[in-house]
Amino acid sequence: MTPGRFEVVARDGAARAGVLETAHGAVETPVFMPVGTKASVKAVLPGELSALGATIVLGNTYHLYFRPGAELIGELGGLHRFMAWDGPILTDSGGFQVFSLRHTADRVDDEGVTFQSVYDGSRHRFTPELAMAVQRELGSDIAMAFDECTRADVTPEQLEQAVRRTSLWAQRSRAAEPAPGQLVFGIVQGATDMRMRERSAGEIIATGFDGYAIGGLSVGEERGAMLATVAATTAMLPDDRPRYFMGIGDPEGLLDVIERGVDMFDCVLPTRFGRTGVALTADGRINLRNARYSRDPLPLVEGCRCPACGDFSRAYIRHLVMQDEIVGL
RNA sequence: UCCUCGGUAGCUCAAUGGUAGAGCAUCCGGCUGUUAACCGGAGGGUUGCAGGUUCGAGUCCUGCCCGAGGAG
Repeated sequence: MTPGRFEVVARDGAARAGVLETAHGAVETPVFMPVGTKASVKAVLPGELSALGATIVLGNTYHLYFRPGAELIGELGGLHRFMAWDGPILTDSGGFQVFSLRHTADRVDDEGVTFQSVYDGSRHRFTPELAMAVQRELGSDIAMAFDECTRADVTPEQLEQAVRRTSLWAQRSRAAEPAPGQLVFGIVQGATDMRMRERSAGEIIATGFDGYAIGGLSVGEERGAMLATVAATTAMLPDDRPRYFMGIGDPEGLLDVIERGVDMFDCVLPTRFGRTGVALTADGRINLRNARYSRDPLPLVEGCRCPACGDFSRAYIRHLVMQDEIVGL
């Protein structure tokens, strides 16, 4: 096993199938990565994840830094042992929290971001150096560079600044010493602005990473613009390195980005839908909270033999969801 | 039998005599590198019943019904 080795084994247009080697095993791509922000894919045990076909999961630097703390996880043998997941783990750098928790960020400058912790309000300075040090301590197989993710309605000035900063932070992230065998991925920003994408991709590629992520999409922009941006951006990225679209999880979207040359993707959508009573089927979404399913004896998908469809009726699962029964999650 | 307290949305409860509200439940919607077992919206009332006082009563007065507690 040579961490970082990536082999493309088949192609169809821009789409490709490949194998990425990591310190905790090889991952076949295209691959969907379930999100386990706080060292747990919500309501799913590691063994269940494997049974579902998951081969690599996410953890989050920002959240694990605060709770329970990277040092504590390091003391207990690292993130893999801590969460009892032997396979590959990718940790997000906390860059997304610059966007999703922007109301708690009271200062963003070239040096880093000052957050007020969502856990206790205390102030903390996040820098590329800290994000990489935390990921090193966690011992993930793939660490993400610290970036600045912009919102969909970003102004041209703000976008330019975020792209510039993301490149600056990418260099500092790359300069940090990773954990043994740990890969580091760079992130391309630029929203749906092709010229900004081009500039960002050029600068991130020049810095040199084990893989390249496309960030700043699936944040509320129009679908057509998002797909055009993905197609254009993957074409700018090295053919021999894995490409990761950050934050897409609806079934149609996955096929759309695979078709445009993306190898990896992650999303909270499936686990969140699962917890809030929405089921994904080949015929579309089923909202089990709707009263029309209260007496429905059918499984979610007829003929499906997965644990949910094989044993339970829509009426029963609806009941569990409506009554907040733990197993419903 | 008497005394006290109470009866308001499906439930638990608010409302100086001045447009009857909230939480939960119900119904519907949303969710894309998780502050998310979360968030948003909507529907829902002869204020126990019958009278009275008042410009105006959920609120004050009288009677009755129902419930809880106490006394005997």
